Amino acid sequence: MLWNRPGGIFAMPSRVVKAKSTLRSKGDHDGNSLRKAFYEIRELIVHGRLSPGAWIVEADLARHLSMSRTPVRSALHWLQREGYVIERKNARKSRMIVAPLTKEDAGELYSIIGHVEGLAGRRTAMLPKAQRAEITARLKSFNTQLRQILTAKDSRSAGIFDIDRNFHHCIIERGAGPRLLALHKSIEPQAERYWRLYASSIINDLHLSVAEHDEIIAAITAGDAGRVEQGLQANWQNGCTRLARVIEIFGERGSW
Amino acid sequence: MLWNRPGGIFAMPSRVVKAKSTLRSKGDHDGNSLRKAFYEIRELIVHGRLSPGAWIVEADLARHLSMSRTPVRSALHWLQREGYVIERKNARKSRMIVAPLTKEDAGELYSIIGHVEGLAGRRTAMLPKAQRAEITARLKSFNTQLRQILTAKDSRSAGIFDIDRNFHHCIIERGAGPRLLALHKSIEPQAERYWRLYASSIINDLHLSVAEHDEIIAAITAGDAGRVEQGLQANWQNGCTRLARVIEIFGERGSW
DNA sequence: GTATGCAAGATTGTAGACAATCTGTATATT
DNA sequence: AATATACAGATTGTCTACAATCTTGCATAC
Repeated sequence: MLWNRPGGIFAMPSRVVKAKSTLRSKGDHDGNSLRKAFYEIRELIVHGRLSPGAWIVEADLARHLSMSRTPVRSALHWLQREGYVIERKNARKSRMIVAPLTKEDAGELYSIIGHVEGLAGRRTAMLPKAQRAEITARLKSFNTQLRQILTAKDSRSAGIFDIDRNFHHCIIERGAGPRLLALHKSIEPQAERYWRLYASSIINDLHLSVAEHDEIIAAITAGDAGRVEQGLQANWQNGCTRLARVIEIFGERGSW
Repeated sequence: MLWNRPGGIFAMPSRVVKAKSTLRSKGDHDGNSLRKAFYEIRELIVHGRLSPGAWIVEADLARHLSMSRTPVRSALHWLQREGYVIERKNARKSRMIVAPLTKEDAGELYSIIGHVEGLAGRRTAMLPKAQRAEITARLKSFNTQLRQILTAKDSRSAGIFDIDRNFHHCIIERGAGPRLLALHKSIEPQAERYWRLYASSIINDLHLSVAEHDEIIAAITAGDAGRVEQGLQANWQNGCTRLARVIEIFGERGSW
């Protein structure tokens, strides 16, 4: 199907939106493979399907995602830049491996995200009262859900991650500008990775986190920026402490 | 599906380093074009050679850097991810433009970097006294240099940026872990971009910044973490205010 | 048995080709 | 002349090829 080559004698109904039936000769060009690759690989990492420390081979991933190496490669560079993947340099070439999970890294990561959220939360606390009320209503709902799981001893913990994430997102989204939001979006999944892979830490101490959430909600209601910031930082700080204990027991992963 | 290769590390049988004389048939493969592209393009942006709002064409940059589009493209994705470049989406395709400079963005950016440095500075303040002394010695030297430029009315302001950057780096490098350091390295040049492109704001109010630096040095000497954090945040916050005035006068760039 | 060196396979980094899409302009139609 | 249409150039997104390099396994020598 020659579109515009010098001898374009092919009278094509010009602007007609091509039906999806168009035969694509190469790949599945939805014009967005890179993004797809990025999110899919990130999910593989966050969910532990790609183990910490595992050695990444571009071609394998490309096959898995049914696309060529090019977008996969770019996606890996993003992931590297954001810390999901690290580079084992060897002179010229680089080997990519899934970033290991270490106690030290967790400490730094949690500290950073605590401050990022704190900064956003500070601004959330300064919103007009009406908006804050709307937010706290949602937050309370999330926290209630967590409590239910808690009392039900519902071992189907899959939902916990999502609920907690929603709780935090709900606060961040309002207070953060585009930059801070982007930053949060790039960091948060890495904290989530620790969560998921050391799930037991969260499950057992969930009630503590829920209580901390209550404090945060109260602070937002009061419109006390400093207290909100403190609350969020504390929530992460404590989460880190709890996590550290579990890492101590089960060992770090992917670092040898 | 085998995701994990048993990653074993074996002592490398000391292999002979190949002579560099190898003939390279294609391009200049130093195995690292991507990095080169990233840093060069970033510098073009930070220094204003690529104007805010300017429309980026991959092929042009590739020609300029004498390499193919592939590494340039990846580099642009990094830059996009970090906010130097933004994407004007149009259905499938995306146009990349150099991120514009706006007062709002500057506000958020400076706020973020202030907090990032504050977090790192907090840890720097908690280092043993001997190390802190070494650091403050250097810091004082930088600040002295700034004062000299100030009194000399030396219009050769080129050095100012570097000296100030060194001042801050000197603090951050010690306190920050690898993650925070990487974050800082990715954000700081963007603040520097505002600096350079609205240079007049800095030059005129340099004495204020220098005074703030003194306070930071004193705080580090005292080992007062909170005060260091405050000082750094204030330095950026005030810088932002000064910058905002200049932007108000000269207008935003690249946003229409 | 251990160390050294070579060869084959695996993997990465870059280039270049091609397809798909967008945009502007010249042309036709009224 | 104003508007719609078609074409050509420009640009992006993806793929494939190929060279450089690294790893691994094996054969050989000590």
